[in-house]
Amino acid sequence: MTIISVRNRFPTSRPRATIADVAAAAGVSKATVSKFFGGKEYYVAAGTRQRIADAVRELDFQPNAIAQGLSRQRSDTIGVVVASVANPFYPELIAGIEDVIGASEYTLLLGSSDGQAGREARIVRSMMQRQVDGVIMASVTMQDGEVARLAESGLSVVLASRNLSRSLVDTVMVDNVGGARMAVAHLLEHGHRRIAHISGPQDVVPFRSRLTGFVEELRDHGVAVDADLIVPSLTTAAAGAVAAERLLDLPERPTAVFVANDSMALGVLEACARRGVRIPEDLAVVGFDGIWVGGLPGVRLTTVDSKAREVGRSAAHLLAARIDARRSAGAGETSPETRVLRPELVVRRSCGCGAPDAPAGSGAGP
Amino acid sequence: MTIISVRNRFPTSRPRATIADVAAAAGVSKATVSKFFGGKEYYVAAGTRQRIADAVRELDFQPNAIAQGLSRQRSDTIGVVVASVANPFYPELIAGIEDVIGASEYTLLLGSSDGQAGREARIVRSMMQRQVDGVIMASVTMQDGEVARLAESGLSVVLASRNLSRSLVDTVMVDNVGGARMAVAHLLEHGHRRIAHISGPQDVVPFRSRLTGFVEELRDHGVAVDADLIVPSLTTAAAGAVAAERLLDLPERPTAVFVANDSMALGVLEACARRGVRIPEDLAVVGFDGIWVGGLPGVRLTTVDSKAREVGRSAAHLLAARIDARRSAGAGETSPETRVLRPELVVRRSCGCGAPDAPAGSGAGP
DNA sequence: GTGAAAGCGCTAACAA
DNA sequence: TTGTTAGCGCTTTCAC
Repeated sequence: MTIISVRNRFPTSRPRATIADVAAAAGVSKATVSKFFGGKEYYVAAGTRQRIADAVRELDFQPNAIAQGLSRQRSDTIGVVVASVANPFYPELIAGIEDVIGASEYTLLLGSSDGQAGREARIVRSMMQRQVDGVIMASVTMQDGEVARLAESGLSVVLASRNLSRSLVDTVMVDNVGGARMAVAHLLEHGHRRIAHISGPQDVVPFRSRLTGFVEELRDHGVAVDADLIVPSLTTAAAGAVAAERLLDLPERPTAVFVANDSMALGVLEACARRGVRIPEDLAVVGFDGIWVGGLPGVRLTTVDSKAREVGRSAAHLLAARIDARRSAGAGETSPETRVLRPELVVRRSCGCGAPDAPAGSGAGP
Repeated sequence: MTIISVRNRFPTSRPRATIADVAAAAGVSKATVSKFFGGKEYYVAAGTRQRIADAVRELDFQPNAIAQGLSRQRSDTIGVVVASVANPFYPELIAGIEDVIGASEYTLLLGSSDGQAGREARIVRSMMQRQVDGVIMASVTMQDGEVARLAESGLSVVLASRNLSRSLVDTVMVDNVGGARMAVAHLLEHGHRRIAHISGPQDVVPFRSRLTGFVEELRDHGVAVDADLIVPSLTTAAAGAVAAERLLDLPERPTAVFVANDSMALGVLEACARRGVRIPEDLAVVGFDGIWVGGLPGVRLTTVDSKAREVGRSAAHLLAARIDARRSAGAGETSPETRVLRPELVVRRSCGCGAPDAPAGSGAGP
């Protein structure tokens, strides 16, 4: 690390102007200035308004959101908890949230939990202390009870993409069982009978559901479920690769594998590449999530799209509605709502389909 | 979108406990409770401390960070502005920031600017109003002057990965000219002479630098620079694909291309896949950034690693130091510091090297 | 060791 | 239409 260059100096800056400064400069009271900003400009005379506007510009006044928040008992901030921004699934979810929240006056407070219940709790607590108006949890590793307690404490909580075993708080997600069944059904259609499953952490409900779907679909087709072919894994690509090796080392290899998320599936591809196992000839692979990376030319991962962006949007709407309701209707009784979106099978090459070279996904920004 | 399920009801929750409640419950004054939390536990007697601790637990008291902030004149929050979380480059940068900030008491306020100067300004303003203690801008599309004014206004600002044409504020980045030269030099070594460049938006300094490096390296090797082979592009994969088509449509095609960032490079691969242009036989490709996706089995993009994570870490350290300095030393004079990291050429397959199938990158989380 | 009191910057009745 | 007066919940002298 090289240190280069040294140029001009930061000037000693005067403290930020407050509403009192503006009031003084405009020759009015603080209350009037406050009204000026309150949107209700109707209540302040044109002349006054002009003087205030001048003073504001003159002093470069910016209302202190912290003070506003304290006084108004709201922060116009919503918290978003994800497991890891490094997994492309979450950015897509976040983009969805921003689609709807970006237009409003809310700001996002983001926290990465790394999928650890402990960090999750710490993040949420910190958000509560910061008086967020609500929270969207896209990573729930916590116990049902803890989450429920959160909601009961008066915080508006919406779970996005991950649900609890019982429906205790508002939730938006895809039908994980159904999605898994679609994946397995497709593999069965390709003629596979020895189908493995790399499953995610079983303390996370959606991963349990995907496993359930896997098992059910096989059963429904009269295919015996071989326990050796179900290998649990952490959710990272690296872990997925390890799981894949386990499978490849089996005396009787599977001919196809349904992987519980795309990150792990990428790890599987990696492991196969290392071992010279051809996809899909030697091993057909289907993932789950629909991250854009899967659509890249050399990747072409067949997957179940879990509609991250839509889930994000829907969750944001739901949360906004909850916050509004809570504010107007007082702390009335409400029942938690669960929205279940339909996932979609995205057929590409890794399953054995001779998919055309369709365009890849997004990947914006410099 | 289906609506399912309806279960128990949110209980009418009582308002959060305040420090006054705790004080009352413990039979002490608010001041004492405050001291109890102030870390200076030394000043409160063991017995008192115990009673306060009990009351806190009893009431499930959580200090209101907003009120604290107002009183202490700091928010323990730092703002991070990125262009887009969808570009894997930024998550890596953010991870670096979290590496150092996560351990501290700071919380991140995140804003996505979409690479638009207008949104950028709006985001920063909103952050200032929220009294962030400092800001890391990983997306700077703003004019030099605007950024300088920000810094002058008393806000601690650190630019990460993007610099300004003049060094007006603290900055951490890689040597973009040097990085570009490495890429081009490598292509030249492969024997290419007709090398194209897909350049990013030229109002963004690092992209200008990469173009400069491209031109300089060619010149130094006595290779004429063909203006037709330099095509500007937006930074997305889609835009990169379009730029690639332009190149492929040229009467005399280039045999290699240096792409100013990896996202665009992925677009190039996409376009080539569509047109049946083989990489690297028909067209060698080198990108810039080092996003993990480039390491995937079917991708194997040769690129210049711009050390996103390290840049993030360094920027966070620098910012923290600035904030501390500002607080203790008062608003003394300081000179902006620029840290320039050395980029690194990551040789994979797209440049024509028969690179071994090395492991892919991260991609954590479920 | 502990408490009383005066803010931090803004909003929200209620008067005027 | 504008100003007065209390707070919002916490910290911070400065006495006791």
